[in-house]
Amino acid sequence: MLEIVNVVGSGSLDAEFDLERVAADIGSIADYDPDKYPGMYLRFAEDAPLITVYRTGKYIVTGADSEAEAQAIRERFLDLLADNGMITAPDDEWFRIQNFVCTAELEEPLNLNALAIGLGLESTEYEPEQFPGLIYRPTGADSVVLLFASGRVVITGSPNLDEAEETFTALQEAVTDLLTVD
DNA sequence: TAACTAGCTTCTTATATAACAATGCATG
DNA sequence: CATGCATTGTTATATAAGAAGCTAGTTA
Repeated sequence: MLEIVNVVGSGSLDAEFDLERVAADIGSIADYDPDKYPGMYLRFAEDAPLITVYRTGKYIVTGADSEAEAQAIRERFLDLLADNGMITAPDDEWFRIQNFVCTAELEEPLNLNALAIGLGLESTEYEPEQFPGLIYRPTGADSVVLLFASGRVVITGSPNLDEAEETFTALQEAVTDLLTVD
């Protein structure tokens, strides 16, 4: 079973922003420091997802734990802009989820050295002195998997939930096969 | 020398290691 | 009161994606 821990989405508004002015108008929920980074950060509450807004009208939502939450934050953001007269047509834009980050549990300890060979050295990277997880890039998938000795797994880079689920299912089967072989 | 490309910055999130800093508590 | 050990806390390491803007390097 997958648990979504982070959702990243991006959209584009048909408008140019003077971020200095926008940040001043919006107030304390906005954080803009162009010397540090060209984007303006916007967070509705302390633990709420982060919206990064750019001069060009493009924006990113990060830190949501479901697609619905990302969409809800996006709508709240558009309402805020509309209420302040910063945009006129809140609907003529696209918004798409770009990355789902999920965690899952294989429910048994993993021998990462054996798994690096079993899954294929050409599609895995395992350097425990650099990072304790094994990095697995299944061929033909956008998703990248991080496997840990505890049996916990992180699946990231998935453009949709179906792919994340398929990646995990395929991984479960591959791991099961490898365990029954030896 | 200009134009282009590639790589880095910022942020989010789980995962797990080591290395370090800072503090708590006990013993001499 | 000082020293030693333990615990807690922070940072680094790595992964993906979006974005703008800067720098460094290559090429014509």
